[in-house]
Amino acid sequence: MKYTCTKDTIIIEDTKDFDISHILECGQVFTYKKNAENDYDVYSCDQFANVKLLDNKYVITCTDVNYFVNYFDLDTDYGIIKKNLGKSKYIVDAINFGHGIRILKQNLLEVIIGFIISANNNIKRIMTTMQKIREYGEKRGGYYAFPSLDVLQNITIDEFKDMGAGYRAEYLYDTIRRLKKVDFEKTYKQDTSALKKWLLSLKGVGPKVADCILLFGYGRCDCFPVDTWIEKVYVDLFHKKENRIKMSSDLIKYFGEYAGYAQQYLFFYRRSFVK
DNA sequence: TTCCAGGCTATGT
DNA sequence: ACATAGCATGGA
Repeated sequence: MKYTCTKDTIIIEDTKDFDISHILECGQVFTYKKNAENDYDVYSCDQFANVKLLDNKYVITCTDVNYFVNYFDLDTDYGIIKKNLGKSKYIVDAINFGHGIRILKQNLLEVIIGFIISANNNIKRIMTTMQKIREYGEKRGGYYAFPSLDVLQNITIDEFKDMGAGYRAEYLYDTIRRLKKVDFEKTYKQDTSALKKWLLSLKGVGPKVADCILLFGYGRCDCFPVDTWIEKVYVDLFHKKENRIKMSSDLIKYFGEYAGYAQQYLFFYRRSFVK
């Protein structure tokens, strides 16, 4: 994808494969704020970006240009991915609907915390809880950096509950202590199945949340999280119901190496049907 | 009031 | 290995 950078801005002129509302509202990320149509603030780790559409160009004003070139995955060609996936009317419709989706290179810790909170929850409250957790982090001018594990470790179960985490509060409390014991750098080197096994051993992480962490936190694009919306997609495609593990493996077989991208287009598309 | 939200844990078979 | 109750919380 073509883009140009200055010291603190990235300009994207070709917006065929970049639409900020698609990117942020397709369910992969809970750490942003909508200011207006096509005007969003994005928080990741200790970084901040404002993304705004001006004269049909996206202007990303940010704390670190290199960080956000990587974060928005600007060097990946989504034309190739879309072409590879577009083998039936259903997915082609989904891709056309969410043509501007990109899978973000998110901060792993935020993904783990965010998706533990996401279980049997709604996106609005997940985002509110994540923002409240962020406020335990270091203040950087107008925003907060996401708190480190050492800071997260000082948050009590009751405090997590007060932030709206509900019964997931103790999962967070427990998992934060487990995460203190691992070297994140080493986990990146593990293959997907070993990584999944470890993720499933964390409190509050089941098959679906593990797949989300693999896809959004580790960039393992051959994973296919199955939630309530993807269940509906599966029924649309295969005219039957199975358990979520089976649905996930069927969908990976169906879509192949770029299954994770398909998952995002399909989730965003299917969720738009009802309101 | 009941159902649902990007499900998971614990328990029972 | 598979099925299901119970779980916090707020909005529809």
